[in-house]
Amino acid sequence: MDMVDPTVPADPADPDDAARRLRDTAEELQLVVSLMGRHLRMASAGSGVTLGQVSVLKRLDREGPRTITDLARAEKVRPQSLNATVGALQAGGYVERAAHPTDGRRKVIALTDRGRHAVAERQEAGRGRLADLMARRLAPAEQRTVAEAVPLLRRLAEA
Amino acid sequence: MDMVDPTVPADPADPDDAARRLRDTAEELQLVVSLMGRHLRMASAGSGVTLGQVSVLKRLDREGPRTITDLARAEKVRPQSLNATVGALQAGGYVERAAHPTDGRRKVIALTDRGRHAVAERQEAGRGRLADLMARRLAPAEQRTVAEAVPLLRRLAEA
DNA sequence: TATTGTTATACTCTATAACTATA
DNA sequence: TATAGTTATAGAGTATAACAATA
Repeated sequence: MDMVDPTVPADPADPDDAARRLRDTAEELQLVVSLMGRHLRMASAGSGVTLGQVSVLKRLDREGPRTITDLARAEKVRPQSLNATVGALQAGGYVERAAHPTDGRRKVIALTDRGRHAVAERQEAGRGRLADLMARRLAPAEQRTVAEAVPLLRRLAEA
Repeated sequence: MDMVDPTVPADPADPDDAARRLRDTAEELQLVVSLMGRHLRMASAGSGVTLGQVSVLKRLDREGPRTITDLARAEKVRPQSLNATVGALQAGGYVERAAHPTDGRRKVIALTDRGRHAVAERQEAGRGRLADLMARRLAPAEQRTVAEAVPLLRRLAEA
């Protein structure tokens, strides 16, 4: 099988080792994301807004009103899927659709006062559970490592 | 609104600041996990096995045969949900159910040769896309940060 | 013609509820 | 009674296909 003896420690300077470690990290990262996603979905179930919806609300808060197509591209879903998300948010009174000033095909999605309030409130509450978990289960240095990694993960997720 | 002036830089020693940063990290981590999950699901669609299924296969490979209830607990899903996952894996020929030696209620789920082969193959291939992305979009030091963070994220996901 | 938004429909994953068999 | 597994059913989220309106 041409296996490397696992008792020989990895040489950090060996480019083959580096590539293998990168693949291992990638594989493990995928599984962790999958596991964590199930966790978070369950934890935030029944809170009124799903994570996908929050992601859209925060984006609108950050970037201002956007069209369905823009939002779908940013959120990495199809416009039809995002249309459903926006439909749910609109039904909850968090966003509204308005006509585009110059292009009659487009609709502009914007936060309502209630939507803005929801974003601010969520920011304030910190969505408790995961923050608590980090405080309890990670040492300060580990918390910093995670804090450094998160923007890198976002870069990967948006690529 | 009692807002802190955002132009004043955060004091790393201020415990309130630390708590706020932790909440911000937690909130952002949730959204990134959600976004990344969509990404990965889409990327691995049609590959035959889903991420949740791979997670079970790898666990069986690592820990040996397990019952449905054990697997469900480890994977943070209900036994009924895991039963469906195992059903799909069994239909694909990756696992088999056998009677428990002493407890007639239990069934023991074990990898087939095909299942073991699939795990090894996946290990080998490194599931390309994300590893490529990390290699292209992250500097070596950033790759190390992510590699350090992944086990911490697993700790959070399994808590 | 191409683009934007929408409706209709289906599939995957996970949940709850209810049942059977065994301990 | 309690536990392990299963079946049936429902809901959330996302996909594809098809269509109308507008550029």
